[in-house]
Amino acid sequence: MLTQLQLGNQLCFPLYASSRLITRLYQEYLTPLGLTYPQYIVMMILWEHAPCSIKVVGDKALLNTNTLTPLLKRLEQLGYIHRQRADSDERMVLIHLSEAGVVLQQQCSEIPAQLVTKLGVEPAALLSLKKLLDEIFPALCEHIDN
Amino acid sequence: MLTQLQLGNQLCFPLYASSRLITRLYQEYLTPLGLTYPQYIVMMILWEHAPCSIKVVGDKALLNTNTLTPLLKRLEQLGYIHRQRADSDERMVLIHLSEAGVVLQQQCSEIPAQLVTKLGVEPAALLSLKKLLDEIFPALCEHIDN
DNA sequence: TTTAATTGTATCGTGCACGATATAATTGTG
DNA sequence: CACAATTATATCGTGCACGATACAATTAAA
Repeated sequence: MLTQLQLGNQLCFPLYASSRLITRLYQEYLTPLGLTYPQYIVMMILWEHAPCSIKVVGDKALLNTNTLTPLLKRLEQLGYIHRQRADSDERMVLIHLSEAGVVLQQQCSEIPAQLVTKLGVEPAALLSLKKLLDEIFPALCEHIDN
Repeated sequence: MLTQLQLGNQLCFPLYASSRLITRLYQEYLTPLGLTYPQYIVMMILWEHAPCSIKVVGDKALLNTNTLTPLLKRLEQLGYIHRQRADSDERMVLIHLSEAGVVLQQQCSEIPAQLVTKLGVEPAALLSLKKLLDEIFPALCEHIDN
């Protein structure tokens, strides 16, 4: 038996599985708003930076246009954003928040806290987890060449 | 501005993004073997537990049959496994490793170590990350009702 | 100032994830 | 023994992810 290939000895698996499980937990709060988890991530970026180009959204979310273009079209259909070619540079599509998109931020404001409560893990553990991930994150980002 | 909805203050985003970036890093080593990352996860389970039912694989990988059935069919087409209805209980499909599947384990044996090197993060940091995730994992699992 | 390189977005194809549903085999109960 | 409940797997539909490719708008260079 190759111990280095046992699932229990891998970092990668708990990371992959935790990410999926957290996404599922979020879904419970997001589905009533018509949102998926990646859409929620994108909305968080837009609440902070809209109006901004798809490129900027992609840089923040680490997602390419082959994911973002259809995702943003769905957000537009939901009425949370609208898309508009920039006058200054017609290559760019600027994403604007609609009024519903602004209201949505209020509707989402309690989700993170509710999730922590529901999860029932000490906030301290979650904070150390975030600190560790933030520490490792830059190294991970160095290996992407978008 | 709702600070609780700023991406930088979220735990969920670095978790989601790290998981995807790690997957991408693995892909570099897996593509030459014809594997995707989820297929690699499943192969790790099979190296440890084959022959076993799809149910068992699903329990270990936290994946349902709607993901596993097609994934396992692809692994079979690749020649790494074969599927066989159990005689004792014809509801079950037993997954067996093929010879190529056994050889594959040797071919994958150095990947985890290579990845850590390539990543260039102190192994200690990765170890604490794994410890923390393992700590939080049970709480996450309580919220799934497969 | 043509032309080449770059940039921002879109499209295509494949493979997950996952909710919902279906179905056949087995088990449990009256 | 019937027959309802459970179990294991499969299928369908939608929405990510992401490699590969295409293309039009802009910029740089000869």
